Amino acid sequence: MAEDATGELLLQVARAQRRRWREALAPWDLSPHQARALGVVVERGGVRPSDLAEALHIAPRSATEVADGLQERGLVERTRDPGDRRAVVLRPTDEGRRIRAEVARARAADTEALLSRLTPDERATLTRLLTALLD
Amino acid sequence: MAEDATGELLLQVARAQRRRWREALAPWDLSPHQARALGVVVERGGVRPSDLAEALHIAPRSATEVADGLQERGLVERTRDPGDRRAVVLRPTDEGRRIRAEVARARAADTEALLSRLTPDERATLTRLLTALLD
DNA sequence: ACAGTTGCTGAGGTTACCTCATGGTCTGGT
DNA sequence: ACCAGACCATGAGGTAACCTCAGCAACTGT
Repeated sequence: MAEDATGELLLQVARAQRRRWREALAPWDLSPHQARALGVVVERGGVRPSDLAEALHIAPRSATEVADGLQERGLVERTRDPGDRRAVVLRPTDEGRRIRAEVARARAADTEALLSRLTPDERATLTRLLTALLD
Repeated sequence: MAEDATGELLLQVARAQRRRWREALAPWDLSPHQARALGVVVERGGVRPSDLAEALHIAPRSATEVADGLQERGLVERTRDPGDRRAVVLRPTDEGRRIRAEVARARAADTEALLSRLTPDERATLTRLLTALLD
C-alpha cells in the first residue's frame, strides 16, 4: 500500500499540471485538445485532417470537427492539395501562428512555475527517472 | 525549451499509466471514473451522493448518474439515511466490495509493473520529488 | 477502363458532463 | 410552535466531444 502511493502521486502531479494548463489556456478560449491541434498544424505547416487525427489519437471523422472549430476562430484555413484533389490541407493563418506562439509561451511559463520548486539537480534527476519509465 | 521537456515527460508518463489502467479495467467493463467512485463508496462504507460528487470533483447532479451506473451493475445500493430523510446513502453490495478488491489488486500489479524499471532507491527519490511538486 | 481503395464530410448516436426547476425535509430565529 | 429559507436528490433538457456508417469524389493497380 505504501509503494502504491508513487503511482498515485504521479497521476496527482499530472492532474495538477493539466488543470493549471487548462486555466492558462482560458484567455484564448481554447480547449487543451484544440491547442494541441493548433500546435500540430503550425509545426508541420500543413496537415491533412486524417494525419491530424492520427497525431491526436482520434478517429479521422473527428479531426474534421476539430478543424471546424479552429477554422471558425480563424486560426487555420482549409486549402486543397494540388497533388490530390480529394485531399484537404489545413494551414495555419497568421493569427493562428500568433496565438500558437502565445500559448506556447504561457505553457512554458506555467511549467517553469511548477518545476521551480526543484533545484536544477533535482530536475535533471526527475527527467532521468521519467525517461526510464518510458521504455 | 530543453527544460520544457520535463513537463512534457510528466504528462507522457501519466498518460501511459492511465492508458494501461484503462486496459486493466476492461474485464469489468468499468470506466476509470466508475472505478474511482466505487473505491470511494467502499472505502467510506456509505456516502451521500453530494459527498461523492465532491470526492470526484463533479456537480452533485452528476453524482446521481454515476450512482445509477453502479447500481445498475449491482455494485452499490441506495439506502435512506435514518437521521435525515432527504438524504440517500450509497452503500457497497457484497459484489461491489468483491469487484473493488479485484480492481485494486489489478491496479497495484499494474503500477508495480511500471515502477519495476526503477531501483528501490530511485523509487524513493521519485516519490520525494513528486511530493515536493505538490506543495 | 474499371473495381477497389482512399479522403473528407453529412447524418445520427453515445457518453459524460452541465444548469435549472421541483418536491420533500431540515433548521434557526422569533 | 411556527415558518422562511437553506438543503438533498432527482427529473427535464442542453452541450461538447467523441464515435460509426453511408455517400460522393478522386486516385490507383491491373
